[in-house]
Amino acid sequence: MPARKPTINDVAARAGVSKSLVSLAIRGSDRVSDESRAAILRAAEELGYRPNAAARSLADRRSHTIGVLLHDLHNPIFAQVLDGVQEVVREHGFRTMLVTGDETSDREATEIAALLEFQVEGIILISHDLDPERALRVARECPVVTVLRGDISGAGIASVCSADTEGATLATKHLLSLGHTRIAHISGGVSEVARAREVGYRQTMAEAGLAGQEIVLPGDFTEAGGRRAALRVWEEHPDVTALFVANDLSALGALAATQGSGRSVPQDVSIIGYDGMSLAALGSLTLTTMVQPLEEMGRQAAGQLFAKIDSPRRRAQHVRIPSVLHPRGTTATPPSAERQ
Amino acid sequence: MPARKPTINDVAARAGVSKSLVSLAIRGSDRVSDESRAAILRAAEELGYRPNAAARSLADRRSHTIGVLLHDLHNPIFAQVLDGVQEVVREHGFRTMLVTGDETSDREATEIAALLEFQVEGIILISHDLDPERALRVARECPVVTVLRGDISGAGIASVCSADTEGATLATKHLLSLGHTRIAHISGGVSEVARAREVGYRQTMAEAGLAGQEIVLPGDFTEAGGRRAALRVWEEHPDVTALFVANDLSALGALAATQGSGRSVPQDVSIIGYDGMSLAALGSLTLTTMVQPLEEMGRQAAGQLFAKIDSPRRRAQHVRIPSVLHPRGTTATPPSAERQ
DNA sequence: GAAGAATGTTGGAACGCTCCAACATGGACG
DNA sequence: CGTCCATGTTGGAGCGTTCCAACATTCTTC
Repeated sequence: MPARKPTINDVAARAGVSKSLVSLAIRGSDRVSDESRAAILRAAEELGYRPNAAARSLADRRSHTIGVLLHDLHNPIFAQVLDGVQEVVREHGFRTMLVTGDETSDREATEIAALLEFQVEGIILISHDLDPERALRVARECPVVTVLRGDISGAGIASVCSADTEGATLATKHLLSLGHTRIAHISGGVSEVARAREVGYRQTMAEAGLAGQEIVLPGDFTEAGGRRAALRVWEEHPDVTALFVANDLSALGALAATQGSGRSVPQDVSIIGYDGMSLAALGSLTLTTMVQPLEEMGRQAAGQLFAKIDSPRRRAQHVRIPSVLHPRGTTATPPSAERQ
Repeated sequence: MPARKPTINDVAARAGVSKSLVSLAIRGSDRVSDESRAAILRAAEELGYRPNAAARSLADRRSHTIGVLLHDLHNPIFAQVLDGVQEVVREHGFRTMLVTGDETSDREATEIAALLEFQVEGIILISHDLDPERALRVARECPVVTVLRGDISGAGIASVCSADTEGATLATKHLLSLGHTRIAHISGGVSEVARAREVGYRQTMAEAGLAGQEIVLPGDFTEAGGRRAALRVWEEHPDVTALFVANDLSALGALAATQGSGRSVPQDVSIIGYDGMSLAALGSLTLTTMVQPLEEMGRQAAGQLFAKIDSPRRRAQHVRIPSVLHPRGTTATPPSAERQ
């Protein structure tokens, strides 16, 4: 006897009923007599029967699966969003199929293709920067929601993100209200989110009468990028007293570089980040940051997606969630040397 | 016309060939004339055809998919292992299906069941503590390799992990060689890995003539756990000068708590962790730790898995990879107050 | 006690693909 | 000029499920 996996037919034979009844019993239908059900479940148990998801989704024409593309597993904030997503997906009796994108947008395309071939019923794209054209092409094949990607609803795709410009405004105002005026910004590159945060910084500086005194250094949302950019700040603008960094991961890098340059935080330099990453409270210094409700954003995204799945004609919505300032250990009034 | 997804038959009709030929062409067979191939690919393109993975794996009886269970997405070390796994899996032309376990071992069981129903051809379990019985049950249904789980090969399951006891020995010796004698260990709980590391600590202390002076506080591999345990150390054993913490995440928590208690690191207290987590270099203080080659471990695990898939009769192997001491900013000689 | 409803149960037809045996077609070869 | 081989191509069977119409059987109801 070959070690073939038992099928529904094997179970049916052993339980002495038809395969149809087995199918019903396995799925918990109440149209099955207690007697049959018991016999079927016992037979299934004894044979070690396990439904074949491929056959099921083929016959059913439903995969009951949501695809999730996670841009980068290394930034813990994506994991937090995922938690929220999974919670809602499970509530709906669906499962998630997780793939990770990467530096190379080529691989990202491959991974998305894999999701589509699996007939996922919807896709959630969790990524800071995502080619809108690609997103659009995907959206033609199945419902899509983007998270942390900024507003993409113009293209007919639902999206969930934080109110980045407003958040950046609050962050900058926090520094201003502490008395800082020489405030540099380490940006997150050219993604829409990064730009929105930069805009908030620039606008607020201008409104505070500091037009022309903005200092923006290019970063890339990575820890190493934050480190490099901070080094450049201290080289080129040693009189800066505060740093608004585009995200927490970079802010941690900037923090390290700043302390490495002999400055103490927050006595000499204040640093504020953005994201609300759970590890930002590491060390004795906990990072002051703009906290986004990441799990909630994940939940919202999944909610949007199911709404779209249930009524495909639905208009794409863009959900913006405010971020909240969490003043912690890395911001303080500027050193007394600081002059108005 | 319904928006039904095009199938291989639609492509065949449009290209004026049989579905069999389309199947061959799509899979890149060389038994198809250039002419037919061109017509088929054009038709597929025009229709937006996408192969149905469910149908394919049903007909093929192969899913070309490896399942990966990641215990906890929040500890970045798992992401590092995953990188290595994915690299090898892709090389083999397979794809990975990623699911995340959780606190609740119930959900973990559900997720594993989902993988099996998808007919994955092998499973990699990345988790510190994993019910061996469960692993065993899974292993009866498909090839399994565990990573970071300690040696489980006795049960006929391949496993890859670091030489934990030896690593812990090196870590403890590092502290001893700096001159510390009052060294406490914050453990990782009851998992095999945690125990192996604890054993290394205890043995080394004993060998150093410090039998009876071991101090072990229970932790749980989380940051919060490290924090709590460190607080207890300072309360109950204020004269301790060095902490060997069972993993980096906990070590970061312990570091925070230690600094919070008014002690400075490494002047008053040395701290060494274990794992080699990429974020351990945060802040100006970079954590001294035992670095495991996490990506390499992922690669090895995937390699083992494919070996097992290719020849199922293969004996389960246990691969142990040595960890390497990376002395960084959190360890130093004990304060001069320290007496022999 | 016959008609109708409720309750269980069944076989066959899909689902979209791959595999296989079989079939054309057209040279090459003796 | 028939045979053999290489090259393309094809329809049908089968993968393990779900769905559906149809069928038994038992229970109501007048």
